Amino acid sequence: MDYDFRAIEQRWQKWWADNKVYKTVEDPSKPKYYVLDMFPYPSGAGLHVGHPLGYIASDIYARYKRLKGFNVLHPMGYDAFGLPAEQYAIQTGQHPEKTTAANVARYRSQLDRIGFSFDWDRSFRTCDPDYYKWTQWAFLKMFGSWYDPQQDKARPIEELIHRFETEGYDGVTPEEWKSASEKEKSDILMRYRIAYQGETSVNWCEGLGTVLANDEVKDGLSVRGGFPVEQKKMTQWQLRVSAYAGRLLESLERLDWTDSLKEMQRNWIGRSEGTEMVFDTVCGDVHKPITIFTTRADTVFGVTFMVLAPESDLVDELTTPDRKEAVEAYVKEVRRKTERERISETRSVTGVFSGSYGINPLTGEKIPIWISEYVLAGYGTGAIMAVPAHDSRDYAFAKKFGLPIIPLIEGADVSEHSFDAKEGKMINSGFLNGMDVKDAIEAAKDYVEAHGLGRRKTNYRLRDAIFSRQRYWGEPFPIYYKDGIPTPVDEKDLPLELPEISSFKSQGGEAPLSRAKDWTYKGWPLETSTMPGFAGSSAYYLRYMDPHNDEALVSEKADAYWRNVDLYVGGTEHATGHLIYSRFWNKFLYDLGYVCEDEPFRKLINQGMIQGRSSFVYRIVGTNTFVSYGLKDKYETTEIHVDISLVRADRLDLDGFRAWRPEFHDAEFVLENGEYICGWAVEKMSKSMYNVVNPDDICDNYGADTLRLYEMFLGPVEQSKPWDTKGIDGVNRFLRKFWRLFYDRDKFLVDDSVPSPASLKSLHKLIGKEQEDIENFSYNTTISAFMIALGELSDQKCTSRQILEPLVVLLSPFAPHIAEELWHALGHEGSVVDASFPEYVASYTVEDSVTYPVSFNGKTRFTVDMPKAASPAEVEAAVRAMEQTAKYVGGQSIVKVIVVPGRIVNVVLK
RNA sequence: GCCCGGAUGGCGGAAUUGGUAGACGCGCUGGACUCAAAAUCCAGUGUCCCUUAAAGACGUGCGGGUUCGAUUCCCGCUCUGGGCACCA
Repeated sequence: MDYDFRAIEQRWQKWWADNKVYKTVEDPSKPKYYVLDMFPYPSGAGLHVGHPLGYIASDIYARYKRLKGFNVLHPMGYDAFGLPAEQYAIQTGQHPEKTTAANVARYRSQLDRIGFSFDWDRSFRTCDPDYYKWTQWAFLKMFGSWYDPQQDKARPIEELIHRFETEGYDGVTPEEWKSASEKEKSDILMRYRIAYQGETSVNWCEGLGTVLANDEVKDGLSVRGGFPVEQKKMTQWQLRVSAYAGRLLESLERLDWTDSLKEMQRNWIGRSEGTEMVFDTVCGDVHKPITIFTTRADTVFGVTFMVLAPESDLVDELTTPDRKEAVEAYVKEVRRKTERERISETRSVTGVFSGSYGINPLTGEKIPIWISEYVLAGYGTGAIMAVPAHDSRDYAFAKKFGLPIIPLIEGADVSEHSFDAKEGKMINSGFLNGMDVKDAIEAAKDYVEAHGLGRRKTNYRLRDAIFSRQRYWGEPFPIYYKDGIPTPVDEKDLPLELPEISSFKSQGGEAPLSRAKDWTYKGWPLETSTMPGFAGSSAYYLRYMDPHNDEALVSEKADAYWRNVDLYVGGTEHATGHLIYSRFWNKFLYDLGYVCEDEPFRKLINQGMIQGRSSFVYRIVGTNTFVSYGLKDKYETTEIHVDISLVRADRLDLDGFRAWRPEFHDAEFVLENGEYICGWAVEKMSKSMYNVVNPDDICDNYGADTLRLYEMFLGPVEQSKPWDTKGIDGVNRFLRKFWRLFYDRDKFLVDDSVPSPASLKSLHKLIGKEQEDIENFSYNTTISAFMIALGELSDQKCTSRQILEPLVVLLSPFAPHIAEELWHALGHEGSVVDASFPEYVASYTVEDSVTYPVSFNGKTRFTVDMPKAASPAEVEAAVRAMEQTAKYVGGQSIVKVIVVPGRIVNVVLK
């Protein structure tokens, strides 16, 4: 019997499913371990070979932990709401639910073939009403909460209302509160709610009738449809993520994530410590104090102008009548530009003088106030003091508009560039003169606070998340408008299910839900926008803990057992999206006591991308003749992607190519050595580049175990690498050899013989290595160790059950199908997943060596380790070499030296 | 522009973190088995010098440095992947 992977894989996949081998239940007698993959968006294209990389890595870890005695939670589901399904629906009229279901089914069958140990009983899709009920529930909780800065956590909004009623809060007195109308009260509370409605600047696309994300806009036009997009202030639902900025930053320290990912989040959160300073201003005869934010309070003496953001409310107040026309034209022009245009025109300097002046609080000097788009309304106070000598942006602006530049640091040459570095001695700066910049910053902050000119302030770049989308295929908001006041739907009425609509097309710029029949609640109109993609993925890991619970997102008991995700595996592209929102969402639920851990993902591994290897043919311009790679430089050619299924070892299948597409039907070829050689390049794996490799094909030709092994053998999980089928034979060969350790044709070779010391050594070397490597996610080296052990055991003709049985267990995380087959062949009834990881005995692996004493300065202080087989001459040479080294090192601290003849190999110092 | 990371044979990648560089696999070369092919097995495979071997020299992107000893640590570059991009 040969290694028949097709039969083996089919048999055990069915057996696992029938017996629910991977079903997980809470078991307080065992330690828990939660291994999670970032769940996929089920696109119409299906899985390619790159998708399972992370799933295989996490599956190996989950299986390993199980062998180690942990109760492992390892679920999988689908992130199923989103734009592609809806766009497809608009084009075809097919309901997104239908295409999503089809895509999910396809994904499921592809995943099943790879032999993952997912507990499918816990699976769900984010578009299932049973699930999005809890997304809506969380939103209601956020709507019903505010962020209490004193306790530094979210609290029920009732506590805030109580404060308004009794002692007053944040400038609102009890009297004002009591006399306020319902609408006014609602407006006041909106300023505090965690989920709130507020005006913000968005990419608005009139043609599509929706707000768009930055990546959906290109050159001022919508990517889909090509409609113009403008910056518009709109009232949108938002999540007060910014309230959590400090905590999101701090607890990053405690997470076992890669430094680069933490760094990305740190940059995204963007903490900066500075000072808010008040400048008096004069607009005509009117005085008005305005507040600016700066991190360089030490440079106040060099302020030569001030700048307001065009969107700032201060612009109207500080524009003098004679400048009104120019300012309005400028603001209008800026508003017309998209975010993208502003970014792409990053080097052009624009601005307009407001007509007003500010008063430098330290020098009393009068300085002009300008308006420019380089100041952002959303950060700080939307107004800055400009110090052109020491800020490159202010410098560029000053140069363009001829404003004065005063250097403040000794020796700084500001004739060509600003001097931005925070180093040097202060000059031209009054009481700061002579100080080092770093000291001057602190001194200036102290001075400003002491004289009541401002206060220290920490700002964050992290913005609140815009939470509304004018789309259909997302979670409906559980909000209705009672007399125009946003009011939460009763919790008992959740889920608020997505209504049927007749057409998914946008009409007249209205949100699709506005056309739904009876989209009302208690007779009042319901919110018509839906939630964005990240809503459903923000708490899904909690739901897996208790997926069928009707009473709660997760029961207290299940949450207390599973706590949080121990190992999370996914792509780095979610660094500043999902991974921020999820942490925010979790912290919010933690504040209200719904979950027991304040961080959702303890350890995070970012798997690399598997890129495609594209192949090219070269068509001679103006002909239908194709020239082989080596000869293409002799002609003028066009490079054309060719489907990689038509290419083997860079050689083109000519007949296949002619049959591939009609226009190549009568193609002619210029060959080299009788063959057509294709060119190649490493690119992203995608349909349009004809370089997609489907895991199903690999499973058909080599089997799932080979696929799993190969993807891991390719290199470190974190690293991106091109898919190259060339090496796959190597791991396939390994599995076939592994099989032959157990079977010689039909004869089962395993017996109860006593294992040789050499076999024990081979086995335990492998156990030690595998243990260590898996903990470090170094799977490729584990597989190497396996190949070495296999070679040794075959040479030893090992047939002992005492060796081969543990060997099967060791292989099972990597190649579960063949392991399960052999496990049963060894006479076991249950699954190999219930086996135990073999105990590592280090003494079996010690090398046979002899230790020779060596004297130095008359004392025996050192030893030399030599292989038993070493000849006296070799030992002699080693001892002499060691004495030499001892002299170099001074003899004092050497403990041991390992030497090969004439050469020092290992000096152990103490 | 700013912030991270990487660079090792023909290829993917190892190297106990300062101690025999190139494990393991692929590919290639030669051999065995075979009528033949596939499969399998055995041997060789960093570069240079050399008929060969021994021996030697060189060798981890480039240039310096520290050390008895550097792929590993320090300084200065080059190339490359990724992230951020007017955040005052």
